[in-house]
Amino acid sequence: MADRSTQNRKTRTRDDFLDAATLLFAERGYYGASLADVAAELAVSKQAVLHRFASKERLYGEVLQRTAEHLERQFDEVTQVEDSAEEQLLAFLLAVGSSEPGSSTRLLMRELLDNAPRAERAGTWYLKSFLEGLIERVRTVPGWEKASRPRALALAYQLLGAVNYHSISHATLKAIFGERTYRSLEREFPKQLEATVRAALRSPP
Amino acid sequence: MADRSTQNRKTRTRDDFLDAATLLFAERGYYGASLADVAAELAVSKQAVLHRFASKERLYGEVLQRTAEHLERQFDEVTQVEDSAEEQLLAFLLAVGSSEPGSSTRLLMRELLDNAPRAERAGTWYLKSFLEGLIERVRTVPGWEKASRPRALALAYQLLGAVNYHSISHATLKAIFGERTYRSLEREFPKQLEATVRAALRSPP
DNA sequence: GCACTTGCTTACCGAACGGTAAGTTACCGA
DNA sequence: TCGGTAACTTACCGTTCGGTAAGCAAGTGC
Repeated sequence: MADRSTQNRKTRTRDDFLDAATLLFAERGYYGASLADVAAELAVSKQAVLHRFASKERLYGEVLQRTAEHLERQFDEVTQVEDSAEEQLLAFLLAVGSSEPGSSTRLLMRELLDNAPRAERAGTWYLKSFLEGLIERVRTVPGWEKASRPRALALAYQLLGAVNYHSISHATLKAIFGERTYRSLEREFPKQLEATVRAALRSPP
Repeated sequence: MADRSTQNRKTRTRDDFLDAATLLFAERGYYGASLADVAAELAVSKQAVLHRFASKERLYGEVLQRTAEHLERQFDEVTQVEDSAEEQLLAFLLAVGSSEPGSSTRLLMRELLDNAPRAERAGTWYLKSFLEGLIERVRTVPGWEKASRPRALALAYQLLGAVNYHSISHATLKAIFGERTYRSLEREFPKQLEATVRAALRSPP
């Protein structure tokens, strides 16, 4: 580990760069966040960023990959603690829904939007194994064992949508409904999410 | 109406500009789509766009407003045809889910993401009345009459998320799972959506 | 027939973009 | 102590961005 206590030693770690970039890409998107923005966040020159990551595209790729891995790890943790598949899915969705703003959710949501023009990307493959895990988990819920994989994916995607859509809308919802109503919504949302998830899982095809 | 048959008369209507801009903003986002892109799509100069709409921000505002109105009209149509509130909500969600790519859904989803940095925007207020309508409709479903407005909003938002999240992911899903599985998913999705919506609506708080 | 408006055009502008080139400074292993 | 390398820096570069200025052709009103 690098000696950071020495005076004048102010080198950033690779993760420092990725953290800042993740936040900015999540907030403003690929086009909206510039290399200069990332650099400014770390109080270094723009070329410091280009020194570590050869290009903006590369930086974005690494950010995406790290984020997908984070999400998958989050899923793995939950699936090892909770007992039934229903509880596991619910716990995971609640965890994702309550994660801080400017995080994985926002970034991956953007990737879903932005991916179309720029063909296939690295992060896509990380999402795949994550989604496969979700499908498998759904198909171990009582009643869902004989559901087709596409059908299970449809449900998984709907539940992901239910939680993710909300978690990107904080700012807008607050602007629309005001602080008071917004806070009520935040209180009600997890309760309703639990109801929605359970209701859906208990209505197998 | 302008005479368009006269030779050399090639003026674009205001809607021509808005149509092109809507598509591009939906596809690439506010930052990703340039005025030059919009102009190129219509085979006019970039300044033709600026002539009609004073600035990019203004153009985006009008695009957003028109899109929100379109969505609300779609909702109004459905709520006048179908009978029960449950059927109305289901019909609307299915309609939104099956709308063509590059449309309202994509654009509004982007607005939810991009809105945060740029404070409050015009389109926000159009979304409000739309969401209010949804809340009202949910609270006329049997069992939901006594649900709080935030609770009804939570459900409405989850159902919106379930359908919208999917409808922006076409390209990515196809890339991840391949043409075959993707088509199966597209076939299963509406069925599962109906199941999810009904299950949620029939589990009042 | 002539001013006025509409709907563009070409010609620019400064700022910001991603990226290259060439140092500079600090540390580290031999 | 000396060579190499990691982690930057300053100085540029060409392109694209949103936006301004000025002009011009075609209709419109009087």
